[in-house]
Amino acid sequence: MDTPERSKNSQITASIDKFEDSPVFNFLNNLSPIKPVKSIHITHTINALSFASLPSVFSSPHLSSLKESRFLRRHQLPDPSKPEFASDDASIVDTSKETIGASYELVEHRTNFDQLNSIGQVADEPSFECSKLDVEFEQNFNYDCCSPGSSLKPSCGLKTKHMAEYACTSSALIPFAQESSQRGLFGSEVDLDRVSQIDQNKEATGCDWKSLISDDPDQLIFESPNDTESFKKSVGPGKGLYPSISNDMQNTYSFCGAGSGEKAEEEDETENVCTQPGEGNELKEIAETHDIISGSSLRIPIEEVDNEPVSGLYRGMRRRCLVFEMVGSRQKRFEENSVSDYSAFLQSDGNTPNSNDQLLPTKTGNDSSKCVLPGIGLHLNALATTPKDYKFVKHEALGSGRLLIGPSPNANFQPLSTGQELLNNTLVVNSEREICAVENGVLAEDACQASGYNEEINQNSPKKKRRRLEQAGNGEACKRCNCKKSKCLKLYCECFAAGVYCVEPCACIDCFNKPVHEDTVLATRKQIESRNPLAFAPKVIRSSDYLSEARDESSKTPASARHKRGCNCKKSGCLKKYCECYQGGVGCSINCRCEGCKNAFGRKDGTEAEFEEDETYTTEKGIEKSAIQNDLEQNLDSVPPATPLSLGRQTIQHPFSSKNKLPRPSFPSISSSSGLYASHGFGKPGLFQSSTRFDKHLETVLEDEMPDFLQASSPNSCIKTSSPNSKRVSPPHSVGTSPSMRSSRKLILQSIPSFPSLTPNH
DNA sequence: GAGTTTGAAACT
DNA sequence: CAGTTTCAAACTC
Repeated sequence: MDTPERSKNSQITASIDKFEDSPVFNFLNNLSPIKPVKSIHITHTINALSFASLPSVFSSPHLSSLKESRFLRRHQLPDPSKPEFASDDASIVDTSKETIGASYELVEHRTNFDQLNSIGQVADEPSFECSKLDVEFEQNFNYDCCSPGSSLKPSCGLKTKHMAEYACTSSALIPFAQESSQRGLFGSEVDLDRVSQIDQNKEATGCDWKSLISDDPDQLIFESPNDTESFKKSVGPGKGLYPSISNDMQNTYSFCGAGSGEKAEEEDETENVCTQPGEGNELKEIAETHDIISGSSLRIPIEEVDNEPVSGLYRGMRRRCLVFEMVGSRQKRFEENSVSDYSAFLQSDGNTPNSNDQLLPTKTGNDSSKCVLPGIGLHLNALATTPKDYKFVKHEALGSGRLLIGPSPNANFQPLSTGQELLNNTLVVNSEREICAVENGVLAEDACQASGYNEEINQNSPKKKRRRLEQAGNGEACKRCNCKKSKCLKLYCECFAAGVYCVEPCACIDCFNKPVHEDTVLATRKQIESRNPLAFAPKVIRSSDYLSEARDESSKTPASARHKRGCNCKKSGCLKKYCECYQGGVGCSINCRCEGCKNAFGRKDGTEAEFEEDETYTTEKGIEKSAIQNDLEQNLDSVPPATPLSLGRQTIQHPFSSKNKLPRPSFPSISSSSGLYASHGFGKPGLFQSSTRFDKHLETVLEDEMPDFLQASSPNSCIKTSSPNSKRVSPPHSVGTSPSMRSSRKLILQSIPSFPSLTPNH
């Protein structure tokens, strides 16, 4: 190792010397004396890869984050947005890059870092480089394939496909680069596609490495799909965005238009500038192309770059991180007023490794900063208030993956709408409203309002409300509260419980659950959480055990879901919505203290309640029930179930035997912060039948991953989990601990599959 | 739309 | 932890 490294360093140094004459180089040199260190960094980075000591969970993100953090620190001194910033690192690989727009710089930076070994070295040693580059790619490829546990999931297919492409392109990579340089990298979409493919391949490689490091093949899968999608979108948005897909995608998409235009310009500049003679041109161009691509896809406002974790090693990861970070940045911008915790967190991210973790897709409310509850999950309401932001919000919400990030509170996908946590950051998907918003890529609220909810908005009539709820059940509407005495600051209020602000459609009186009263809301929330950390956690949980069973049995076992605390029904027989279990579409469990349980989704005694027609409920609400079943079926059938709500429904659909029942969680005792999910409205799954895949995915993951003890975990923890980058996100409430970490890991893994499915469609 | 029922949340 | 009260949703008429 040492020997090769040394040689590398010497090579790098030599290349640097070549550029010493360059004014830019001088400038850079003046800025950072560390120049020589760079090589060290690289080496270090490589070594870092070998550090498997870290828990697999954190391994990938964590490592990258650490690396990135270091990396960034050096550069942070200078204004990141400035070219110098990028050039600093870039100088090693390619000074010409400096000419490229600042927006690219980060990307380049990363690229250099990532491909330090490959491209960067190549620059210095072209002949060697090419072969080496190919070799590396192949190796990566191999790794990917060979990666342990390479239980190839659906996504794998995708990945494999790309890899195959890579195989083809890898050899042609250099030539292509040259070609592109001659014509202008982005002269044609075709080229772009090719480039994107290459890029993807590279990313895949990176992912592979990561997987190797982390031993987590799933992650690889997960990433690759994203990358692929993002690339595709960047290249040319084809059809509709994946509704469930993360914000990243959407963001990318939105930026694509401008991005392409910019690309052209930049290309021109690049050509003009990229005059660096010599060996590295080809490589440089490749790298540039790569950068450009990623840049275009990510192409987020430079400001966001600050937050970017810059990861270094693997672009795929980075890209996602970037996207998420973008979200975070936006949130910052938009939500300056939002909870200080999050803000602080986000801001800190830029400098810290955590930045990646910040995936906070959750804080979707950004656009309407006011609308978003800091501690509570995504507040789609906020989004709803600002129609223009819908798209943006939706992205964020989805991203959470953040996922979710969703979404969620202490941490989860801020991970999912869960508690103050990340939850907030995380996919707030859980909240019914959120769910509504996501459906079919159209914000539910939007739909609601558009569909005439406005008419009813100020009407307090319970029926109307009910009607709304029913619609919500269909995914057409969002839930609204009707509080009169609680001021919407108690869990009685569905909105508050879901971690969202009340909106116009609410018929509440003296409502304090509004952005205007953010402080009050937060304070109240904290108070409630202090009493019961799980207060805002999802009420319906699905255990991994159940999940696995479900998979085994045809992957239909929604039954795995159970109400966290169980119901306490005395008269309803758990056949009406008074029963939270029933409402959530899950069977009763040993946790329930209900009497005369007849829950159609599963009785307390373990009797599987099949949807028997004789059920009282059935008789009374046969329609309703059937609707629920249908929903469940749809959810099940439709791709990977991700939404929290959907989960519940799924469960509903196939009531499972009591044996699956979750052990009663001592939720009060559990210290974990409220899960984002809970705050996100996960608690009322039954209402929202339609949810985005992404949501489903997140939810599923959370549930699956969450051990019983974790189930109690706060939403925040969930959020963390959900967001790939969010691993390091420190939950605002600090409740989440190791458990959350675990959950996060699982989320990532499981979430992976969903993405692939999406990608193929395109 | 008004009133009742119900059970979770909150309080003691 | 148990009992009681409060509350708002769910439900009925």
